[in-house]
Amino acid sequence: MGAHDRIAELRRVARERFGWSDLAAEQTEAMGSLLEGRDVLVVMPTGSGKSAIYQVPTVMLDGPTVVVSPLIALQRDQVVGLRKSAAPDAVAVNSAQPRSAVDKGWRAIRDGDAEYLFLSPEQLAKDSVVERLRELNPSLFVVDEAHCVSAWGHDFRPDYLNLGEVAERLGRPPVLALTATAAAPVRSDILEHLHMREAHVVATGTDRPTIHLEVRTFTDDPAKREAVARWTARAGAPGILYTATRKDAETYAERLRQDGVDAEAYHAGMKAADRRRIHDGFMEGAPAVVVATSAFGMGIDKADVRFVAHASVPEALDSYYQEIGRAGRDGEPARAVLFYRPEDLGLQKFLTARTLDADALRRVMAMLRDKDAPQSRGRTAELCGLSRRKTSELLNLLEEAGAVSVEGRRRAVRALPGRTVDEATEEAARVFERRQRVDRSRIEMMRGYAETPTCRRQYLLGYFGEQLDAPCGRCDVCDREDERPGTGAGRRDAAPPSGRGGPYEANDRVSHAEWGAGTVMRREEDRLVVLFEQVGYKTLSLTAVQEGGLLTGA
DNA sequence: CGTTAACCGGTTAGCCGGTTAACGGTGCGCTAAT
Repeated sequence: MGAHDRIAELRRVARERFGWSDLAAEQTEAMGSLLEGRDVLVVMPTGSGKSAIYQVPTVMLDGPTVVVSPLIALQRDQVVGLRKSAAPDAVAVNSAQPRSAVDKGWRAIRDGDAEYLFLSPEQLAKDSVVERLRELNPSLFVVDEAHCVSAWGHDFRPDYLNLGEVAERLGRPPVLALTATAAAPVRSDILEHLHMREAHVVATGTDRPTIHLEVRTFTDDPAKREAVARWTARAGAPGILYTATRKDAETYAERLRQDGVDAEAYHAGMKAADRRRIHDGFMEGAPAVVVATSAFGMGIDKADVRFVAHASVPEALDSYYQEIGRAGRDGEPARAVLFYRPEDLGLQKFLTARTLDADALRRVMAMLRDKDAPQSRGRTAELCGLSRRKTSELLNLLEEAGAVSVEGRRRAVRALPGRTVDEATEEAARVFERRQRVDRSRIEMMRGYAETPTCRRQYLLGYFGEQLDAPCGRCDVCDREDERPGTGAGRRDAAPPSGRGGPYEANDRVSHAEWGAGTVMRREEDRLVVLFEQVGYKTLSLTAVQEGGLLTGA
């Protein structure tokens, strides 16, 4: 079948089975690559039809599609959505369902009564699940919300990092990774850990032009709290107020209720039933305002959210953009306001700080060196007296350090020859430290956004590797420029500071004597933001770079 | 990293200033008690 016929066929299936009268060029491009057997990474805003990219080709391929989804609630919604349509049925396999429902789901997939199987990464960490799946010859391996690989895989949910191995054990069907936003380090994490090969990257612009960006800066904590409460009470609902702690979510919600706002708190410490009630209620319009920690987010596809405010900075622009991206999906104007106090970054430093248990790392490595035969992950945990999760985390580090390999159909772990236990643990510790440095630099980029004297949208998009050639005119910095007679328009018409023609441009590869190799992310009039592989994001003075010869082309 | 509540010593107040310890986010899957 030629490319033209294939697209016609995709359109026909989309229309007849899903009721979609049209497909965007990016969608058919990604679908076409999958049908050719290629891996595809899709970066497209929520609401632009990412799910369609695997749903339609599945109908044209033999064998079920495996979809890795991070939350059980999300799996449930997706299954319900597919059951309502004329498309093939879907099932989910997870711990929230009774055993009988799980068995029924497996049967439906085996008999071809269902074509989509939704699972968490933790399910795929079980040999029995992978074996069962392998016998069904899946035709696609999809990782939804793929930024979770990078955001959660390294510590919180280590099974995310083993999905690449899982895909191989399943006979290596084409891998599709889907996410709404992914900065450069997140993309490379996804490509690396999902073992994607020569992946076709389909990315539409991440900009959401109708969201107005604003930062309000405070030095005094009580003053900031008062301002947050007052602003939120007067802002046009529906809206979301994000807080850094559960306690803050509760206290702000209580304060807003006293001020007559229909507000509810939401965080992971609440009962599941309450969380669901508030989640569903917000979708329907009551409560009008949810005051939440980062637990509130994925799966909220509500069109008319008018504001997303942050009572405190999150740990990176990645999360910030995910969170404000929940505003204004109907295309109508919406606001993103960050209430910023530099001291609040301290909490984020604490929350992202990890300590490496060097002793446990050494024990794992020494044990593997002692064994002739590869060991399963479970057995490794047992022999070293560690939890399965911690063992996974340490093995992931050792694997990235090239000290262990994973092999065989059971994917057992084996120490690679040629290195002493000391050398291996030191290398793994270096991998760990590099990640810590990059995480800290991401916090600094968050600070940079809050403190930038230039257009916020240019800064934000630059972080995601996109150039906006002129100031946006829809952020607080641009608003202030406009208020100064004679400067506003002139500034915007001026030559773009990040434009072509200078010595350094976005995506240029450079090298620094101390920090090593990196990529230019963004150029301002007098500053350069470079993402270094070993130390993360650094902002350099362009003058110093040029006069001091700090960078060389790489 | 920064905030807060609890504590302590000094003198002998129903207190003040200083030190210290505790706390802070995201979900899966499983088990045990009801």
